[in-house]
Amino acid sequence: MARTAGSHGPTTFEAIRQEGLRLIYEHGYEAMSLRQLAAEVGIQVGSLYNHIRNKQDFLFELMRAHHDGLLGAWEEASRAAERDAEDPVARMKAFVAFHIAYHIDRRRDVYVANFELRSLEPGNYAAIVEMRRRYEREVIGIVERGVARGVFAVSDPQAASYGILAMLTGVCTWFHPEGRLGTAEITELYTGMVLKSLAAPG
Amino acid sequence: MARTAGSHGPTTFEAIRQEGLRLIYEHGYEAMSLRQLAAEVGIQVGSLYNHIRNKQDFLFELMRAHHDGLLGAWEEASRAAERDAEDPVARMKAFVAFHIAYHIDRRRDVYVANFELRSLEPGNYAAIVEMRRRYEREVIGIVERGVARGVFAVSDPQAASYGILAMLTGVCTWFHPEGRLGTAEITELYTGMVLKSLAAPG
Amino acid sequence: MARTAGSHGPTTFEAIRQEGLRLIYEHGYEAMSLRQLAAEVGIQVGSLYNHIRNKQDFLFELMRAHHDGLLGAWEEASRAAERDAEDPVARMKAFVAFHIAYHIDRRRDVYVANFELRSLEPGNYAAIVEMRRRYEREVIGIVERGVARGVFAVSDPQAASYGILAMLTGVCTWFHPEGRLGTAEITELYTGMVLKSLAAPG
Amino acid sequence: MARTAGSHGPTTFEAIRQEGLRLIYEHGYEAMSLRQLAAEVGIQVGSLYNHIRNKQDFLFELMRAHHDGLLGAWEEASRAAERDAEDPVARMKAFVAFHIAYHIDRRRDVYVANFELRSLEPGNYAAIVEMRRRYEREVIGIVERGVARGVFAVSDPQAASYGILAMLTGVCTWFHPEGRLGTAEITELYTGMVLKSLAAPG
DNA sequence: AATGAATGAGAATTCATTCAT
DNA sequence: CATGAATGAATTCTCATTCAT
Repeated sequence: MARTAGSHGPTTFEAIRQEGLRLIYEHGYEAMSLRQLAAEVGIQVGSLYNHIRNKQDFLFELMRAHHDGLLGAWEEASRAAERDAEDPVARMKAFVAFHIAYHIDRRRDVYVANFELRSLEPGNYAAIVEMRRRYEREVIGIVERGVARGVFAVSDPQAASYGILAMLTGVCTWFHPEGRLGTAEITELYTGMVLKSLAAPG
Repeated sequence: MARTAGSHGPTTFEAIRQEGLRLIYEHGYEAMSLRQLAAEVGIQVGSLYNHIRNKQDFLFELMRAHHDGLLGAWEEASRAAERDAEDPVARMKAFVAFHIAYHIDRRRDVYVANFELRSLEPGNYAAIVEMRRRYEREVIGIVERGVARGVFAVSDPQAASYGILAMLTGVCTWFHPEGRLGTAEITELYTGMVLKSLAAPG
Repeated sequence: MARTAGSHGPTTFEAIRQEGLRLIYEHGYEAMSLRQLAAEVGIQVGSLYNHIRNKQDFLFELMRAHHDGLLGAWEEASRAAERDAEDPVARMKAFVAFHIAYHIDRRRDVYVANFELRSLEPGNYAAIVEMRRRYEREVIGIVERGVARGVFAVSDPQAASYGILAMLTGVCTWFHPEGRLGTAEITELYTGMVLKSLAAPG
Repeated sequence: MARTAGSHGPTTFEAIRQEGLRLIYEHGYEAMSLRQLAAEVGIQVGSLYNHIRNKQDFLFELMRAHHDGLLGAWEEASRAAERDAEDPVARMKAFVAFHIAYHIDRRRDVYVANFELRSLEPGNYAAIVEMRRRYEREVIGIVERGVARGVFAVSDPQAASYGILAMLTGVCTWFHPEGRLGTAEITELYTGMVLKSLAAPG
């Protein structure tokens, strides 16, 4: 919603960030025009350039910030459960719970960060993909350790991890706050499915 | 001056379809310009309009055709395995194999059909979503029957199905023809994971 | 209205002429596209060129034909009343009646012929303007003779004639077949006004 | 690169208005391209949109402004001659003088406002026609009062008024500043003709 | 004659970006 | 820090016209 006039300071940037996120989420990066964004924020197009370098850089910043936050949050969550470090099942449980909770709360960021990769210029693309890879490595690591210990049984930990991530992240696509299922129910369901899907027989 | 170069006759549309699919896959619908498309096909921009009604309609046709083909192919595949109709495990196996095979062969169509939904105008959007829903209903139906018969155990067949579909469709994102894993390996891995994830204990 | 298919022969041209006239009348020459015209006639654009040389020439032909008909019809009407040749009042009466009748019956032709002059290329423009001038000369001639004989009194026969012509031709703008006034009433009213407006005192 | 040449500030719109008027007058609304207009003004095409909403709206504004000015000017002129309010002959004299003077000075506006009606979209069309009707009502009112008082004698005041207006407005079509007749002569001639054409016998 | 597919130019409009004020 | 006006390139789409079939 537009602010009446002359919004200023750090607030303005935050408004731009939020409206931008929403617009990209709803229409896509290419389809969002800076005029639209400026109008939403309640300033003139030219004024945007006091807060962003340019459109591409704005997108990159959104994505970088998201992945930064994601990696940081997981690091923290994972350190908090340090004593589980050696138990792949416990770690996977923690990961599923973390991933779903974090993603459901930031559905728009997630959508943008995952589906606007192709709108990034090569340099920016590489940087974001690298961050994403680091996050994926976390899951793959858990699966690999599980396999090594004989508690998990999958022929290809990497492909298995991709599948799990797709399943979990997909929640952002269909989750609805007023829907039948809340975060708790979804987490329980998916935790069960993920663990079963990886489980070694016996 | 009339036609001196470029594509010809009914072939032209097929060329447009293929190049269009590729360009949308690579850059996104909004980012693909008809100039680009025409150039790839080797005709003038204006000539495109002898074959498509407009850009939006072109996208819609691509997506409609994809879902049409998908539904038809599954119907056929599912009819071919008629004697499994009563066995949810067998049916799910068949579905996973079908879905992966069909999708891996049409990665670009799939990508476009799934990720350009937001580029559709409301009417077209509704039509495509409805087709997608019909396909999803197939999986949900299998899961529900499995649960009813006690061979599957999940608290919410619909959410479980969404997860499975996300996992399977996600293959399109990372599959590479020259990659480590072929269709057979992926199918085996994911069939196992899916069936285990649904399985009732015991 | 479109004819079903393959309309042919001299009929086709007549259909083009009529639909063209209507479209130009309603939307203007520039605003009428040949695609529209072809669709209205029920043929493809390309086929138009079997009947017209090009768009500009088509307009010119419409206008030339109209003025041709107009001059011919007046010549005939004026010859029919040969014995009035010497009486300016009688001649003007005849002219008003003729002009209104002829124009009301061909409102669209008139509109096009008068208001699309600026759409003509220089050469065509000159030709049409010349035809129009010949027609105007007829009125001016009547007024001049009337002034010479003392039955009319206006300071400038040419300007007076332009005024009379504007008044009479203007009928095409507001006349409606189902309107309050019919051709007879209008003719009577305007004949009276024209003769009074020119009349010498006494 | 930002502004390096061309027009500036609030002056720019006035330049657009004038060049636009001229171009529409000379070539017609449909035939005038915004490229042309921008070139005449000395700015880029895109810059036009800092001053107009779109082409159609620009035309509408021109016409609205004209009719606004016309109605306002007549109101004032008619108020100035208040003591004549009761004398239809004096009022008609005043009207003819006003109409000719105002129109001769604004030939282009008049032409555009009267002959581009068909280029207006329905809503805009209705608005302009309504303004025109208000102006016409003024003349019709004078004629009606004259008839009521027995100084004018015409069978249909409305049709008579349309005729008078066509005659007077037609001046814009043939008037030339360097021509044989000046505003004064034309006004005298047409005032005489109009009053005679309406006059009751005796 | 009619068709359908082509051309190349041009239409209105929108875009990201710049910059003097 | 915001504005308003500018740029120049790009957008989708339409146009009159041509011509092999």
